[in-house]
Amino acid sequence: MKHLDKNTPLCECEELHTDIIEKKREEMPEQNVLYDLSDFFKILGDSTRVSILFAIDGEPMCVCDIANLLGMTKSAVSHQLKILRQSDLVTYRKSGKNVFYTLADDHVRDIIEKALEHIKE
Amino acid sequence: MKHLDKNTPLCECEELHTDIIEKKREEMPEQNVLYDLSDFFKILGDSTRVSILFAIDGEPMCVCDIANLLGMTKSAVSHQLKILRQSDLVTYRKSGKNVFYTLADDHVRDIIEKALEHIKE
DNA sequence: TCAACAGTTGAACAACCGTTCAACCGAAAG
DNA sequence: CTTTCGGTTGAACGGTTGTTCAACTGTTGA
Repeated sequence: MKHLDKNTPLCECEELHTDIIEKKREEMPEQNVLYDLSDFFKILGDSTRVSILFAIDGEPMCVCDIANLLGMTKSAVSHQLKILRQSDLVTYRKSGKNVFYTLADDHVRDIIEKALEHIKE
Repeated sequence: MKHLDKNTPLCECEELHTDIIEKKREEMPEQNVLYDLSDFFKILGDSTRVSILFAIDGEPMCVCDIANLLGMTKSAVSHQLKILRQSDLVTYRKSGKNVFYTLADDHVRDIIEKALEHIKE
């Protein structure tokens, strides 16, 4: 959603239900909450990242193993792991030359589980 | 995630934990499930669409009112509503010249609620 | 000390996506 | 019938994003 500035063109409709609009406006979350929320879903909106999250659920995996499991290059996987790290969705532990990744907490697993239920409606 | 064909370059690592990889491969969901899942999150990964979902939660709203509430053009809102329609996340009811939209079911609300909890960790 | 290897990173490129703009559709009012 | 207006649609543009490629870091083992 574009930033709202004074030049943003508004809907030109005339018969507005202004009472409903005002009521809804009070109930709406803050702008930054809406941004945080969509940013969070944006992270999960990529099949590579979702696949990685499933892979490292439970037993941790190193980058190389993830890459082989998904049939991708280390580089591509590492780039996505960086995004998951920055979103605090994964944690990692270094062991020699390897880096083992795993889920940061259970919240994400719950959300994905709920979404899975929704898909199989 | 790119489609896996015979030319997809694999990770060139040598010391693989093949036992772990095989175990994980069995536990992983089907490819199309992973795609459906990420496609679903992709829909929610846009602040305009999330805002619309909040707006039409509870009391239905017509396109014009949504546009005014969000400070956007009818066209932009309508384009996003089309995507939400195609994903069966919203339903609509025509009334004269207006079209009133509302949430299709409660699943989405639940998922968004869980995500909100996660963000406010 | 140095070669080998797991992993990271930045730039570049292509594909994707959201808004804008203009044209269009259809219901209601005159 | 014609006009008006809420809503939809397709093309186009600009910004975003995921993968590739090549270079680099740091740890291990010889």
